[in-house]
Amino acid sequence: MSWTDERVELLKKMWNEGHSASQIAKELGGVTRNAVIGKVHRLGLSNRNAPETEAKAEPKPVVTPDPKGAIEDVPPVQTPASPPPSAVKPAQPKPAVETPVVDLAKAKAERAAAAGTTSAPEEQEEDEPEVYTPRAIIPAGQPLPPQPSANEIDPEALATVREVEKTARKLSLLELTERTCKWPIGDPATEDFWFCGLPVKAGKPYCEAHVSVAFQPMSSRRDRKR
DNA sequence: CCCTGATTCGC
DNA sequence: GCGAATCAGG
Repeated sequence: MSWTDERVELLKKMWNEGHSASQIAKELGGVTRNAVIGKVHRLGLSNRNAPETEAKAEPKPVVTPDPKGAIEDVPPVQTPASPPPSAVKPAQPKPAVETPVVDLAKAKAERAAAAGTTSAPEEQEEDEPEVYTPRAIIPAGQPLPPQPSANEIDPEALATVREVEKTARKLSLLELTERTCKWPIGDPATEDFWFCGLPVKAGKPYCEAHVSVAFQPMSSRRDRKR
């Protein structure tokens, strides 16, 4: 493949829209992210038309010339201290989901009942031999994350999910990628919170198990008993 | 490990 | 001009 005008244009567009080099390469096809990056540089738009997120190198400290004395060091130097006006999104407070409380006991029972169908729980946490683990106690405060309500999903799927969650990678928000399951587990208000992180089902934001509880056909959702 | 962009350098 | 290999970083 070569850099036709069309391709270059798409490259420019995507790059300026903030897509990563690999994403662009994927979109274009026939090229690697290296090729994209190389082209980006040759086109001289490595700066990605982003006004500025954080000035790192101070262009000119504008230090007083100091007429006579030797200017050995330009010590303190105040930092730019530029308040990023653009960044920061107000963190949408979710519409206070209620009823998220999952009946763990019930789930457990169901899991037991469904035993045999699911994989054998042979996993064993390798870390934390037997250390004193001061698990943060959930302060029964704000609404829990949108955990599936036990009585709203297929018991079988639920059981599977509970099982799968045992092997979750427990990733932090920053560790999520396009290929990691983004299903939240635990309470965001505590340390006891992480994301599933298992490999996603192609094209979906969640792993197989979580996709099954996240996406339900309307038919099965309708008239579910409370 | 996954990923990011930056740079180098032979082609 | 091109992009694989490499580097530096998260």
